[in-house]
Amino acid sequence: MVVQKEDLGLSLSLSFPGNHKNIKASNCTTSLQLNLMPSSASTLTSTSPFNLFHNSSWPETFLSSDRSLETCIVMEPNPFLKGIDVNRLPATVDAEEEAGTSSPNSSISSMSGKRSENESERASSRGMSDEEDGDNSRKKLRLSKDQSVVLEQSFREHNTLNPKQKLTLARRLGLRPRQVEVWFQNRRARTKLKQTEVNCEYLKRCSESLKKENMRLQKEVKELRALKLSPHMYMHMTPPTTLTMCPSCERVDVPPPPSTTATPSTTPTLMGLRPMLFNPWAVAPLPHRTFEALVTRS
DNA sequence: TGCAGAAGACCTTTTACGTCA
DNA sequence: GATGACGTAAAAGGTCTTCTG
Repeated sequence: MVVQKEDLGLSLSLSFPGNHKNIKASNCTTSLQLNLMPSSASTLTSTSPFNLFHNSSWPETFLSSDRSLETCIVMEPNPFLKGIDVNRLPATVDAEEEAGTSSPNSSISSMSGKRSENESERASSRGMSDEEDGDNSRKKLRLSKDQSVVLEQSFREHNTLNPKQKLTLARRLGLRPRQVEVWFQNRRARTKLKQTEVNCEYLKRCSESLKKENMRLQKEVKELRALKLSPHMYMHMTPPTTLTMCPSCERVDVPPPPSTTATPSTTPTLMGLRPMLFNPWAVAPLPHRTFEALVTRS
């Protein structure tokens, strides 16, 4: 079983100016959050892209039916992992790793004395003194498919790992915790890159739509100005006094065209303008046109 | 209470290796 | 077999947050 790229749930938020570090904790209102869930990939191009703003956040997105994945990891070892292709089986898990910690930050307060130990582990795991390899050259080791599958599953569950989860996963996969950590870092980077590409494409489309809308409105303004400069044209227009106003919404009703059989193409228009859905004299505020409406208009 | 420093987590960028056409 | 493109594991260097004295 191999997880294809198309199967991967992808999601990240694109936040503007602020601090990118705040993304995770963000209830940042300026964040653009899109989901690339496999089954709904087509909806990205569908009518209402702004629905994506309301999509669920990471945890919600990836909390699938196997919400208890981590429990499963601990409780039942996967059969297919028995014959796993371990690139480098860690001889033992470091003592300090065995100690395990809970959450990144809360663990610090409860075990401040372990900092130096953790740091040394971190340093060694960065290859500064990787005695397991013998030499200092970085060995690029491809993860097996099974390992990738498990990592992907775990990533869907949480896109970040606390030390305990990292340890558990590393032990389960026969990898070093540092490798798991790196894999998650790279995975997050890939996800973000992918999402950025999608966002870019989407914003391009928004831009195109807005350009068209802008051009259309400018044309309308031009025509209305021309109309204003030729008062005799008013003679051909329905006087405002004949209009009826809805008492509830205060919108002015536009009388139907003389001929009910007239097709839109034969409907008389003013100076070639397309029929207006609202009366220019109406005092009532224009209906709020959402950005979504603008985008989906064209 | 405010501050400086340490430690850790995470991000972005770069490097280097494995795979494939 | 050599080569270049591509994907990705790993590392480097930076920022930010939290904690401690």
